[in-house]
Amino acid sequence: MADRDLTLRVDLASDLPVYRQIVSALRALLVAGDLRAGSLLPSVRELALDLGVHHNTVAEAYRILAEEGWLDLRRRRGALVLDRHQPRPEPEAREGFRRRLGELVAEARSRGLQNRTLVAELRKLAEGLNGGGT
Amino acid sequence: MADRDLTLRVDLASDLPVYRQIVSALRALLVAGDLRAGSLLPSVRELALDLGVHHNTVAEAYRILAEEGWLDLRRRRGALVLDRHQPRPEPEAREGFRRRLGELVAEARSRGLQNRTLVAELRKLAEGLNGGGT
DNA sequence: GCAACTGTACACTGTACATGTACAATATAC
DNA sequence: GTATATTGTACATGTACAGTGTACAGTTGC
Repeated sequence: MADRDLTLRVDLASDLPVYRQIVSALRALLVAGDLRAGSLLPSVRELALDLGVHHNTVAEAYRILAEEGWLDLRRRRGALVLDRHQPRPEPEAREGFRRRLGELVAEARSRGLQNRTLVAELRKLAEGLNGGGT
Repeated sequence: MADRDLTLRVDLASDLPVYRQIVSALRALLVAGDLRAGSLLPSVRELALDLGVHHNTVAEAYRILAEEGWLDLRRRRGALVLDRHQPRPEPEAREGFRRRLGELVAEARSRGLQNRTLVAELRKLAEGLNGGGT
């Protein structure tokens, strides 16, 4: 049994694989602190049933997060959230982020979103991060 | 022959398919206005040789951008950049952008990038967009 | 020890990516 | 006008990956 109910959604029609969507969504919660160290995630079967996918798909997502140091997986107990030390960033990490950010914005503009909308979202997120420390 | 030399790079080791990397990179140039209407992109074989991939891979990328309305493809003439009308954004576009933006930041933080670094990048991009009109 | 529940391993199927190859269309040279 | 070169396109193929079905292994609680 998990400590809390997660509100995750996956898009089966998306071009991104489901297990990667799960990883992204969970990591966002972990980074934001919505999932604190000591919490237990739902079991692979529980979450799989909730999302409508196979439990091995969820297990793959858990395994990736465990490799990244976010989770500790053990049979019968479940997925425990760890307090993860911040790794040293790679040299190219920043420019890689900048490039992907630019591409994300380009795609959004290509979908018709206005510049001022994007600017508002970017600034709002920046504000939120700024108050979050580190 | 193309009007200009493109500076694109693809990462064959990436988990993202090459044709999608090409789409993202070209779309970023198109949205930014670095590729103006009336320009001719390099031929599929030219660009493929430059990137070290098969010309059909580049063709697939061109085809996607053509479907989005960015390019007009014709045999023997090449890929012509169109002046694309801004489509009406879908209702979920904004929250979809917000979610993906959040996940991108989460992944960056997970890689060790500091909050202030991310804030700086977000604000810099917002500044750039703000001056760009629309 | 038994039972129930956990994550894990592995074979299997469908699908997507990238390619090799051949073809169709068209601008250019003559 | 015709030949030719160069363009984008169509399609079959090899390969790898995503997702699933099924069975197994480990751990907790009785």
